[in-house]
Amino acid sequence: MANRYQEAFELLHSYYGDQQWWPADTAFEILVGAVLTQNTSWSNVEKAIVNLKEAGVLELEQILSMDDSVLADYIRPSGYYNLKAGRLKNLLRMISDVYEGSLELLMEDDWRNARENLLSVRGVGPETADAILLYVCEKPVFVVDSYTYRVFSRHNMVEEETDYHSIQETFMDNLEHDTRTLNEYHALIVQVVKDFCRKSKPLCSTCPLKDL
DNA sequence: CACCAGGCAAGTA
DNA sequence: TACTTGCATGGT
Repeated sequence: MANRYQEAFELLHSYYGDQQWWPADTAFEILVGAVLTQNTSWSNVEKAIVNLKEAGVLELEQILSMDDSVLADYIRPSGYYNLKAGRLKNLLRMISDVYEGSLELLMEDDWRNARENLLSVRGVGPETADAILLYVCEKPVFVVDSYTYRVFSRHNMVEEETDYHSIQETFMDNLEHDTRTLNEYHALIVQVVKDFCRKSKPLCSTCPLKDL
């Protein structure tokens, strides 16, 4: 095995098998979910998405033309609903203005350019932008989240004092830039944290990464 | 009851 | 620049 970052991937993949995220039916649903899941459990996000689906408004034009207060009401279960109603519309407005409202055009754009456009949206930070690039646009980008830090700082594989970009660089420097693998890796990290590395469950004698 | 969840931006000094 | 605070629902 070439390095510990690849080794961790193999351990997780052997343990869990393929995940192949994101859990959603359409690209637009992934996009919406990426905003709604900010600091929020996925189960709450699902309820919000179901609300939008059942109302038949899970579409760019529909959401953009909706009052913030109406949108907030649909997405209430995902928490921070007033904040996220604004953030979601900011994102969709950018896609409307810059990409003619077309996710296809967003996907076809050079990903570095798309990343800049995503980060220019108020309410879209590095994790949300990278999640969209990886899971909507299928670009080879490693998504860092608080779980990544929690797991890999325990194994001394990222610095205690660090930032998003440094963690991302560490992984990108040590992994193949392959979309399928990076998709899988992020999904596996989320899964292993849920099972073995919750804050309330500090140590992990049965964790698949115990010998890493 | 307290704590946590697949962040981000604004405010403070 | 470095640290703190607000945003909020639903599950454990």
